[in-house]
Amino acid sequence: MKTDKTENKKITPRSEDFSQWYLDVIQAAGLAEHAPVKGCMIIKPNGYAIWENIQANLDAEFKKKGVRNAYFPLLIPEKFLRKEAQHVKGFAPEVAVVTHAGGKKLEEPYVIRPTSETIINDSFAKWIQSHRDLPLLINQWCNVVRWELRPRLFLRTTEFLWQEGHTAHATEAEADDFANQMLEVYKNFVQDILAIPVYAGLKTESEKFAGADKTYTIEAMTQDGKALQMATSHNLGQNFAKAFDIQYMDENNSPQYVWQTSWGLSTRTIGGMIMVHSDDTGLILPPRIAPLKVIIIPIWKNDAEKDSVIGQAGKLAEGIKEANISVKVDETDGRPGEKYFNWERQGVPLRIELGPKEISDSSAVLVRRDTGAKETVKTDSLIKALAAALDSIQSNLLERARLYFDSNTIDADNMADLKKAIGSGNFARMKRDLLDEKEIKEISATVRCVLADGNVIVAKAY
RNA sequence: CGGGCUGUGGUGUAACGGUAGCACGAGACGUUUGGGACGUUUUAGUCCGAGUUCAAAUCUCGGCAGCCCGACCA
Repeated sequence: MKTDKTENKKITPRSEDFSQWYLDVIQAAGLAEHAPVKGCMIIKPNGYAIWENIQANLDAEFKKKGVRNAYFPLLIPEKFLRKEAQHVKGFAPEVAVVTHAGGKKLEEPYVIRPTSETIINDSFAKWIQSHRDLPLLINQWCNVVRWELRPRLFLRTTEFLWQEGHTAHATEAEADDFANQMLEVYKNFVQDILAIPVYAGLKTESEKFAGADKTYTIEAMTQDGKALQMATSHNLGQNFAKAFDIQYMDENNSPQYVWQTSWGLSTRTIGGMIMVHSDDTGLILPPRIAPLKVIIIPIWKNDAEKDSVIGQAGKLAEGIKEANISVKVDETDGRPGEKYFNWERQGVPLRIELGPKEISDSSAVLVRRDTGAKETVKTDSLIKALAAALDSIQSNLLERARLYFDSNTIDADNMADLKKAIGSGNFARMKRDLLDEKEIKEISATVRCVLADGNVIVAKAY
């Protein structure tokens, strides 16, 4: 299909210009492009398919926790936002407001949701009456709009797709535990499926979500040594419960405010995945998230060969599909080299080369996207070999990322060491009480999170 | 939001204030096909709006958008 063919432009090497490399990879892989609206992107089929896989994986995990999906409106009465003081303060500068509709000025303006705590909690106040209604566990998949000043494709777009979970619990301990459980879901997903190692920790007071008591975060490291927040989970305490009057009758028939959490993961994770795994050839996708895991390239010299090779390739593909591995045969007329090039930059984890040589030999050539390694396998053990190779690619990507992650986290004992680490594109790990916040700001770094052992991670961030 | 740079076919580029040209891509036909094929041919462009000028892709102003730095960014 024509749409499989992506832009032909050369990809700028990472060493030359990391930002340009990132943009080139996205373009070459056909993931997204700029929309005619400032800071907004068009997610193309190749990019959206990744998001669909993210959704499918996470949604299943949410459901295991008893979370149910719902949908709330895009527009939120502006006054809702004002109900929680910290919340409105945090979001006011970046909300878009609808002031006119139906040809006239609105009495009551609406904001386009930057997040949905307010409108969801307005409903929670009605839905929750009794301790029997708790816990209430709701998630929604939606878009949000934040008027960001410096957008970057996937990493920070004006409109982005995400899921936001919102829960209400009877006790503080239960809410905090749930917030931690969801962080664990994110952490496992990001590590096991996206093959990205992360630090999990607590945001500092100044970095936490506006309206939360505590914000838990997972932080990844991109190939240029910057931090990227992959997901957050908030313990909201009773801040919204009090602002929206969400009370229930407990077993003793006495009214109590609920304790709440919210948690989210966005299309930004796609940007993170690109920046962690891809190389100068283009996109690299971990097999578990890759929409297309295997591409078969048939090779022929004449029409007779073409028919036979494509026929054989089709049969192989059938068998692979039956094993539940997504696969496609590139039957287009181009030359093999052109096809290799084209599929490599789209990040397909595994390529099968199939020509007359292999057919006469009942074999196929497997080529890995991550290492470029080639292997000839017999057709009758192909499925097994594919599954093994995909597993191996998945674990190799995680291992490779973890090696980079660990070797670029430097323990610092003082601000001079910390500054040196940050300056050379590393993460710095240091005792919290040794930090000089002012100096950190001067070098444009931020405290990414406080680890369980009390150390903090400092880095430059996207 | 401040500072810098930029905006020409789908992409990348060229054109002194004076005929918008080239390459890649895309389409057609043919020859090809084990790492980015080749020939013939067709196709398509000055971001938007004002201004200066006999004449604007080019100069000026405004807008919109992009990239980089900063501030900001749960």
